[in-house]
Amino acid sequence: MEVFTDLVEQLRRRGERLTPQRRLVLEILQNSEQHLSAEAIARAIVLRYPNLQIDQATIYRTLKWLHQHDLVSETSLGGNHMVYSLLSAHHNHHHLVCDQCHTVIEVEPELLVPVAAALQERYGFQARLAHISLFGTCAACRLQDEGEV
Amino acid sequence: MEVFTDLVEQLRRRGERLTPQRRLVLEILQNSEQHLSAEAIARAIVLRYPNLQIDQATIYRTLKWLHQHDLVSETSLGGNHMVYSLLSAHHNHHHLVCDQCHTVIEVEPELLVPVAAALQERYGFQARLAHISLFGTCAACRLQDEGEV
DNA sequence: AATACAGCTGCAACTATTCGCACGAGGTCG
DNA sequence: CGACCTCGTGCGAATAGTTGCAGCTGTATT
Ligand SMILES: [Mn+2]
Ligand SMILES: [Mn+2]
Ligand SMILES: [Zn+2]
Ligand SMILES: [Zn+2]
Repeated sequence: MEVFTDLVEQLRRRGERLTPQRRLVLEILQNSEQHLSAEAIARAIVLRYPNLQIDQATIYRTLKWLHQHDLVSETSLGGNHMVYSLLSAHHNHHHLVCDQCHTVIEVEPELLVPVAAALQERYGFQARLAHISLFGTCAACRLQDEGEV
Repeated sequence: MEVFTDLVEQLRRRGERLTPQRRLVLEILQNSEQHLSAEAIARAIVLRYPNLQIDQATIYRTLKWLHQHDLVSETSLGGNHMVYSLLSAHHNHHHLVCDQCHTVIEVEPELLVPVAAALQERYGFQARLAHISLFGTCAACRLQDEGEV
């Protein structure tokens, strides 16, 4: 939890509140190296603190809040649920998701830096382009498609 | 409906079927200049053909199918539903969506061409980057945020 | 025109996520 | 420390979108 002391202080100065529920979600994300779904986070909380309870709506609201404040990424990998992870070095990449075979390719974050810069310059728009997904067709599936035409 | 004769033929050659339901959805999208939600499409169908019926699941499946075949875009504008439109000149742009004030800025499609090219070249990945949204904070909201820190 | 079968469709149940509301609890000020 | 106000939480209901399944239909073949 100590890693976030400064971030938490920053939020507090903005008038944001740090509740036990928010600490809990933050702690679970901190201790995971992977993307987690909201449901996985709920399960992890119950597993670690069997006597605590936290509502699913609160988990979603907390994740949205963390995302809004650039502490957490909210990413679709093509499945029917979002996945969440701390914005840390471990998750410093983007995803190419194949619509057909659902393969996920991780790509270097630098790829979108020029786009972000252009948006900032031309529109003053600060794009949230960390740990996102781009969808399409992977090389293998495209070859297969061509063969069928 | 005639605009799509060749596309439809292409799909048919691939073994895809053109059912009345699919024609219907295509027709509604064709006659709209705007983005439409699945529900709006359903309403438009009922309005035009009051005696016909079409299941919502079929509409969703049809839209996904059209999207898969690059005839239709499926886009989030930050609301709680997706919007759909034909991939035509009228919708030849991307969107910058402000997470805070929900403003949508339309930007030139060329912005993402270099990204698509890089993905194609380095990974053989054919990204589906037509009429998509990028999320973040608009200029006005960012100024306001800075003032509050 | 009849056959055959893969691929659609309708239906109803199901999932992930959101929302309204009444109550509870962080943070601030004195 | 206690009051106050604002914001967060739990709860239950609502929403958008998905899925399994059994029956139907577009399309190719004859
Ligand atoms: Mn990742
Ligand atoms: Mn648009
Ligand atoms: Zn693939
Ligand atoms: Zn804004």
